[in-house]
Amino acid sequence: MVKRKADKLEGVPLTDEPRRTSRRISQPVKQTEFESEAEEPSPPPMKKTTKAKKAAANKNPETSVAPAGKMPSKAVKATKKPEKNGNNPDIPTSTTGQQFWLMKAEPESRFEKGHDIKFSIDDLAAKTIPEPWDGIRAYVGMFAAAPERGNSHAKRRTARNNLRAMKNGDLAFFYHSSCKVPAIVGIMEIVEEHSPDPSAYDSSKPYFDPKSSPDDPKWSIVKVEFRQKFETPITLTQLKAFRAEDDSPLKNMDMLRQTRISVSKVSEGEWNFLTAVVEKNGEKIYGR
DNA sequence: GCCAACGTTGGC
DNA sequence: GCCAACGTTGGC
Repeated sequence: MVKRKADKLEGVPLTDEPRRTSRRISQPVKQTEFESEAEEPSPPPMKKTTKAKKAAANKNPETSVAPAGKMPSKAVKATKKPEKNGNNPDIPTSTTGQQFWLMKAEPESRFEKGHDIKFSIDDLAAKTIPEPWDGIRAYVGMFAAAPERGNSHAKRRTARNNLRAMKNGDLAFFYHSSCKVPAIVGIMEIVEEHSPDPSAYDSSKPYFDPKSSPDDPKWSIVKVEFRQKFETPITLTQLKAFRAEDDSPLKNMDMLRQTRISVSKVSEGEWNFLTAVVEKNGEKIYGR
């Protein structure tokens, strides 16, 4: 499953302090053990009216690297401790602690519960505030679906658990899935670590989950910002061809081994290999 | 539209 | 806690 964009949360006011501005109802927030590090739930979604703004910002989607003003992320890069999370213990994290990820979204229209979940790299590029990566749900989140079943499930690599392992400053490939040319199309940066996913609480939303509530959130979001769109995407076909080569750095790439996971880890070696492919096309890579 | 892979459920 | 059956994903 991929990022679900049916929820328009982008109207949420952007403040540097974690969202606690205008919660509609002062619900007591009981964090689950999984959410204990998370901040309070986001304020309720506010409807977005910035189609025009989006179009304007989108007029140059070929821009290969984010504007200079956006480049210095507020994220701190070098101070993270190594991830001890079990989501992929066989893949070492980099020496700086920075991690790499791959997140899928569907760039072509598809409707769920009457909402178009389409979300492309251009849609992300048009955002002016950090974008909540929401709608990560079951089928890739057994841990959340059945935490009471004990910890035999806890070590599974799930999209949600990967979301929760993300740190500010981590970079992620943006992957277009369920479309004509599935491909890695760009880079985004994690700018806000996980917090409860409010799109689970609203029964009119496609990602409503009756088991999740503000008192007991089951699902998480992170927030991301656009960093780069590749002029030449790396297609799934290429990924598979690379993997087939002898001693390929992509031999164990999560997203190729476990195609159904919507948020997967990318090792440092995989990241370096793939960004080098893009560099060979003459493109600069964000963060280099 | 097909179907392989694998997450999820529920019986035991 | 195991595991078979079911459901979904996602590429083709």
